[in-house]
Amino acid sequence: MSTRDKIIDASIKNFLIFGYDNTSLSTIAAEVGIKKPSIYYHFKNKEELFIVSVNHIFDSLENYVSDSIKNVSSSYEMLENIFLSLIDFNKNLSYIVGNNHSEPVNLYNLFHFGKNKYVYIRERIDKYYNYLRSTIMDIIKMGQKNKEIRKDLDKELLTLQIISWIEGFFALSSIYSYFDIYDMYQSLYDNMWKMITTQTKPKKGFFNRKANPKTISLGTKW
Amino acid sequence: MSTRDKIIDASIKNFLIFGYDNTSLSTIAAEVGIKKPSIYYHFKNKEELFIVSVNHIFDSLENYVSDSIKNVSSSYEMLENIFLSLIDFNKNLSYIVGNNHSEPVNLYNLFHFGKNKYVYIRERIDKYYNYLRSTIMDIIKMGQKNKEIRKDLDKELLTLQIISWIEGFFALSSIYSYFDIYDMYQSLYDNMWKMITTQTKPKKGFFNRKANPKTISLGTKW
DNA sequence: GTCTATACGCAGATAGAC
DNA sequence: GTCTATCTGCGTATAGAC
Repeated sequence: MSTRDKIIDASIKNFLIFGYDNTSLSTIAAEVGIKKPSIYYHFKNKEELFIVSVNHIFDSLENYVSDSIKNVSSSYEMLENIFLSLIDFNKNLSYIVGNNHSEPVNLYNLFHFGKNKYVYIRERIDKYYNYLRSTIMDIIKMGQKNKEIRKDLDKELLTLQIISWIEGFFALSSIYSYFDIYDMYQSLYDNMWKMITTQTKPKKGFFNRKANPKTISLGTKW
Repeated sequence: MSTRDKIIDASIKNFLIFGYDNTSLSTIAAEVGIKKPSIYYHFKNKEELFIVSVNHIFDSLENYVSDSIKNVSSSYEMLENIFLSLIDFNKNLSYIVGNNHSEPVNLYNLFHFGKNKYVYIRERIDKYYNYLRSTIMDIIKMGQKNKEIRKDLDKELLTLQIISWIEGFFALSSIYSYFDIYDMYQSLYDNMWKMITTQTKPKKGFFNRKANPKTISLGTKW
């Protein structure tokens, strides 16, 4: 692993734990095992380091989602797998930052900060949600065609709603002590499916879960 | 308006715009029209100022919600009014921070930061969500009794889901450029109601909206 | 209650040796 | 590529006069 990559890894970890402002280059350098000025050989400044870090997170996030729906075909399973892939991703981040999966990591805050500070990150965020939106919309279209999903719900709106819901689960889970998405995701998904499906009982598919979150790296570029 | 109150107002504004770390006491003092050391006469330190500010926001938030359901009776209207009261609240904050309602303010980030830093704020957040949860649960119970709301959805779970959804709408709206909760709230609510109701067409109630967000103060304690 | 003056620390960043 | 030494700026906070 190159020094550059080590710096990026340590940066991601620190940005996630402390946020941009409370992350200091001295700490990152110490974790990598170098001195602060050496960082400046690899990166122009803190801002560049931040942008590179956030970009890596997004690349990895998109990989998680697209991998999750490769080997399933029903809309029920695809939506569930997307949901699960996001949970896995967050669990992995929790593991990386060392909070033992106890609660989702503060991804949203980092994105929001980045969005307001750098146009490039705003665009990267939009690209990610555009991807998620078109992916989920295709699943819904398919589900409506197969009569798995209710046709009286507008597909554009339903897509945005599903994305919002999932974001909301993570958000609430990270601020409200009595709500734990890791405990409840199965009932949350079942309940959601009940609302959007035409079937009285969904046909429960059997599919492979990713085995052990701890062993999964953050993405191809890592 | 006392100097102390002016300081609190300016603090809330700055914390919302810049976050805790990037808010400087010099700026707050300048906006109030005093010098930095004078702040220390009214507050022990920056932390105390932060806690007081966040607490004011929560008191105000709870007032908005509880006021919104005072004069309506159906579960359809009550849920809609809660949703609308949160939108109004966020619009008012947007107005205060001066972004012209263009997007929701960064409330969630501030809460998350505060929660991790101070036990007191964690408890205050939990108290708020406990209040919201019990309020919405009562509405759902009533709706299920009146046959307005589906009985095959678990009321505990549905309550947490509705809260998550609303949080998610605000979250997504503040990071994804193509999603605007202020534009879409009516369709979002209609679609949500379609999913949780037993009726094919909801009886649309007529109720008073708060007239002009710009004229509403942030709460009784302000 | 509010001020001027100031202490102190730590951040990001650069110069230049090796 | 990495280091030591150092610059510069801004933050919170305090002392003490008025």
